[in-house]
Amino acid sequence: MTSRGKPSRRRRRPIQRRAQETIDAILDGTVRLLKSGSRRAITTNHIARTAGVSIGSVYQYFPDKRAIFAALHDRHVEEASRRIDATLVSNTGAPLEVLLRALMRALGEVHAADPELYLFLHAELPPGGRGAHTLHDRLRDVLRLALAAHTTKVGRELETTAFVVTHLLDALVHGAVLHRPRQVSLRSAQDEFLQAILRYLCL
Amino acid sequence: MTSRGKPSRRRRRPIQRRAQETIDAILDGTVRLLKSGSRRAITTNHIARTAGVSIGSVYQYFPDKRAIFAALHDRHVEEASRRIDATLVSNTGAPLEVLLRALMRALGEVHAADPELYLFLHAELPPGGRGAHTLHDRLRDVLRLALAAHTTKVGRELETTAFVVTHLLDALVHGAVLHRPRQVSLRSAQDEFLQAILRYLCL
Amino acid sequence: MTSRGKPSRRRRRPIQRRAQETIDAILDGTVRLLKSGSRRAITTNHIARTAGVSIGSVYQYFPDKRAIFAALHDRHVEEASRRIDATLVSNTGAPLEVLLRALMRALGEVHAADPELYLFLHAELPPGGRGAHTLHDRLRDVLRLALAAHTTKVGRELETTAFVVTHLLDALVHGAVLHRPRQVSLRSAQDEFLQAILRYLCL
Amino acid sequence: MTSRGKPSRRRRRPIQRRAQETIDAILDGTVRLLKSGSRRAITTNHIARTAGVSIGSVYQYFPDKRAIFAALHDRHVEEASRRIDATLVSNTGAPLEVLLRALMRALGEVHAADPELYLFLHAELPPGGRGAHTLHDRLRDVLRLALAAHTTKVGRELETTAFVVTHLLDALVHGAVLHRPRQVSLRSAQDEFLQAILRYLCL
DNA sequence: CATGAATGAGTGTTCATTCAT
DNA sequence: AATGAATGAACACTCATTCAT
Repeated sequence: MTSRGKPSRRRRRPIQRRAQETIDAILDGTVRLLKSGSRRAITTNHIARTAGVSIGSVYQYFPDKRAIFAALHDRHVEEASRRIDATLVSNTGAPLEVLLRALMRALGEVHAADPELYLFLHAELPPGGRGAHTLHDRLRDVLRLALAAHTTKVGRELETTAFVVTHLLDALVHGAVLHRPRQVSLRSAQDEFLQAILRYLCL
Repeated sequence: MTSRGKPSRRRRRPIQRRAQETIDAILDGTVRLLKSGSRRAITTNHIARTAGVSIGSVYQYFPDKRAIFAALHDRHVEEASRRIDATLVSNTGAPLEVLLRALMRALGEVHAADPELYLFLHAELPPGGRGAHTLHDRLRDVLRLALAAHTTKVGRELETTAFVVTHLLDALVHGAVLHRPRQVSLRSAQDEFLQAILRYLCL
Repeated sequence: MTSRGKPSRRRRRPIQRRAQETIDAILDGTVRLLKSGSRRAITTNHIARTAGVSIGSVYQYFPDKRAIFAALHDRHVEEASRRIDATLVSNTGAPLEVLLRALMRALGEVHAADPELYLFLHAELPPGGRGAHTLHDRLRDVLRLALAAHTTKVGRELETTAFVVTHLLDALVHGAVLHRPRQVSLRSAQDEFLQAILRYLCL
Repeated sequence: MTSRGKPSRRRRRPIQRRAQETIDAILDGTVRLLKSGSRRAITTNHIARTAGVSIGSVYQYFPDKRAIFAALHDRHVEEASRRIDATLVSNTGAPLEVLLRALMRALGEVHAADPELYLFLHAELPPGGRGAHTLHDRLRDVLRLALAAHTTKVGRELETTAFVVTHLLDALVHGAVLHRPRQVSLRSAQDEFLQAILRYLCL
């Protein structure tokens, strides 16, 4: 019914693009809702209205409510991963300290954009939410690589160190963004936390 | 049972004891429900049934559902505070390292008892939930005191160090309990994390 | 257990008096609650608290909630009846006009004391609430008597006239109290309404 | 009726028609429930079931239970207003007596359709329910006009007379419908009450 | 594909009433 | 008799989800 004449390959793209636009509108609407505070209002119908689409369209693209949050989470994981990779690439050959500082800054930026959003996602998502692990694991992989390159640690010791540093980074990134007293700047909190990591590594 | 022997002083007590028992039953029932996994099942009626009281009794003591979680949170804060104080007292005069290790163990125990419960409470409670801050502040006060006694730091530097160590402790306690890979024991994770703190303090 | 020795007839009165006091406290508390506006708050527990007695005591004297309203209604009917009788007695031999004016004034006073209370009772009470009829019937009896004494009407005509005048009186008493515009005094509204009745009677 | 011929302008209508049908179903269902006696059964779920719609639909159109009653009240006020206006129009130039009789008949019919419904609404609705006043005021406006046209009354006297007649009409319409003894027909009760009004006006 | 009216199981909460003390 | 903690049926209302248009 849509076409007639040539099946028109040209058409497909626009359709998919529209779909992606709708999906993005839904996710962005959800973020907007979340940022606007009112925890109570996060209903599928509100999300639809905020996104400017019909509730039916929401269910066209997401099997249920949780899937929206999962997609949001994935978006976050993807961006963080991209930032981690980019940081790694652009710091090839740099001293470990520089890399670590860059990682902390990069991750900090990702979270600073919307701290409570990710807190919410963390709370809302399934206990076995895969995304979190993925991000954590990726970060550890990167750190293991970096530590192997810059230190003499190997085997079990390398493993342990990578694990600890991953946690330090992760926890302190969140701490710096979410819990720092207002008179402390994000930058200086991160610097101080970085000190802790460097000292742990005896650098 | 009612009479016989000394009519004695007992008598107003029942009124308050009964009430406290009911309140405890509700809180304990809620914890049981939370631990049993099924997030879906956390309804006021389920809580009442699990607690072995009627739904009416729940609302006799809690103005609404959230108040139950808030009370649970308070209970947690109180216990943690007690543990912190007790740890401080029983380590008077001990080296800083010993105190820090003891604190990490104590707080670890408090959280290990029911990790996801406190995760849930954290997610469920009002943004401005006071309890969290209280606990954090208390920990920082204790650490500021300890650092003042064991180091030469003063003023701004003391403040900053106390802040960082507080966060390290807090974040790592949670990390050790919640995110440690299964082949790592709680104890060794804590020891490793403690190393990070000690090195940060250049001890 | 209470007594011992003479069963003491003296005792009974006080006990009954206490009971009557409690009953009055409950009824008065209910009235207070009703006058204080908030329709939502009219629960048995609120009534008990307002009356200064325990909820258990309320149920000692009233089988259920409705019985409280019924008792209130009865109190109202009794007072109104007493006023009607008294008015009749103190106007023996007076012209019909004087009697009617006195009746309107008397009934007006009874309702003016608490207009919305009786509106509430009217709405709340059982469809077949006997009290209303009783009061209405009593008023009609009185009017029939008065009309028989002052006019030449008899039989069916007397009956009809009594019926209409009863309704005029009743409706206008309420109208004067409840719906009169604020710039019209109760007294002048009643006088004007009385005119209507007198003219109907061709007096 | 649905289709065929011009595809034409129909189309947005379904959205509104469906909605209006649902609203009417809810209101009619409520009336049915109310008439069926059992005051206890007037729950939102019962209303929905009786109306043949889901409870969700009820709340799609009414913010809360009271709003249903308010809408019912409005419907009543609207119909009564329409009847008043129509009566006025179709009695232009007629003697005052004829107009008054027609008004009493018209209003009587409106109430006779469902006497206890309007009693219930009156009891249930907010103290400051605007509708009632509106209706009362409208009736008074009409009567003021009619009296000005048929009598020599002006100014304050006209005002007072309009006020009294309005009340007489209103109260007696209700009285005739609700309280007339069963051996008296509605018609004759109204005629008798009309006499009272006419005599008050010295007609 | 989009729409949004409709659905209804399920939720938090109230409140008349009972009963152990 | 008095108390008030406890009860639980019943209620108003929400919101994820479906489906006719």
